[in-house]
Amino acid sequence: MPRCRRMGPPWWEPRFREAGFRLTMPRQVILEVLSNTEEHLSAEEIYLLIHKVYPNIGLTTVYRTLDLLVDMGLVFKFDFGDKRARYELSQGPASKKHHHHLICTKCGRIIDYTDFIDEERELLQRTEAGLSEKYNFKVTSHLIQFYGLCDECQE
Amino acid sequence: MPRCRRMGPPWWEPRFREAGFRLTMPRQVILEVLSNTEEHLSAEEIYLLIHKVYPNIGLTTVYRTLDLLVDMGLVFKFDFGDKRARYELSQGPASKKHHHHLICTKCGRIIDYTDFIDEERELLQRTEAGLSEKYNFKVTSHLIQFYGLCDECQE
DNA sequence: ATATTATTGAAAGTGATTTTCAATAATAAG
DNA sequence: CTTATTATTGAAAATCACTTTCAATAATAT
Ligand SMILES: [Mn+2]
Ligand SMILES: [Mn+2]
Ligand SMILES: [Zn+2]
Ligand SMILES: [Zn+2]
Repeated sequence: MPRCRRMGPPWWEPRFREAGFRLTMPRQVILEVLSNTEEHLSAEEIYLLIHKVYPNIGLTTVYRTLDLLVDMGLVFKFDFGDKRARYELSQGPASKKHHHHLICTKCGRIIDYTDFIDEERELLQRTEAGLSEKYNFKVTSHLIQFYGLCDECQE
Repeated sequence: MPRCRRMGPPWWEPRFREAGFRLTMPRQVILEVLSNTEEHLSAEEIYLLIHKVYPNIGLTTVYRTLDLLVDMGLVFKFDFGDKRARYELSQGPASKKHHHHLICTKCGRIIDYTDFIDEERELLQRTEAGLSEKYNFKVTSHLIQFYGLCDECQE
């Protein structure tokens, strides 16, 4: 599965060097999997995907690596209400812009949307400024999710 | 702890009658606890609070009751990133308005804020309408949280 | 009073995630 | 090129919030 369609070194390589972490095979493989999917994979799903090609990489390492990647800011970790955490590259060569999620509460489908992000960003900016002033709370990130029924689940 | 400061029957009583559920002692006690706290309690915290006065109410019942209350719409269930779910009355006699949360990623403090809710509501309305049109996704609820550092945690 | 149904709690089970720890790989030092 | 130092790994065991099971009890209907 981990198909490589670039030629140069991947964008995360310098991040590892700067941080002083070793860019090992399991780490590369996991990043490749995340680069080449549109889905929001769970740790176990990632493990199963890479296990077919690299049967020696353990589930523990997948969990540990994902934690590391989240800490480094390369990956976002989400809770979409099924019991497992789900992961997504925080940036990418293509199409991976800042976006939020629609979550179908019936079938679990996740839809990325980037619409209204601009107006949203403006409101968020004002809100964050106001919160900073009123509560002296320094916002570093936000989470916005919409729950409801997807196209197919409204009978 | 479950102090009662009203005289008439609590607002959730008709909700139980309408739904055909029995308003038993454990359920009343749990609702009282939630009415009289400003915090966002976990199931176990609720259990420990009521256990001092009602040692016969089990943790299982607390979990089950909270599930029921969430299903009935009387209680909101949140994930603030510590591993346990946290609960909050969805409405109340006083001060419990629609609000969102600031989460300090260092100390875990949760701050309710209602500021900017109006402008926010307007944006959400437009966003939901747009999402409905573009993805035919019917929004039923949303989640907005800000993460960052609280007053005391910015050294 | 008796049958029916809802609620409860102790104990056992679940399942995603973590921890432990000894083995191995990568880098630094000599 | 050794050898010491440090980082990374994976199997197995542990954790821990939450769920399930099931027999007992309480509430309501007949
Ligand atoms: Mn996404
Ligand atoms: Mn709140
Ligand atoms: Zn759906
Ligand atoms: Zn803080």
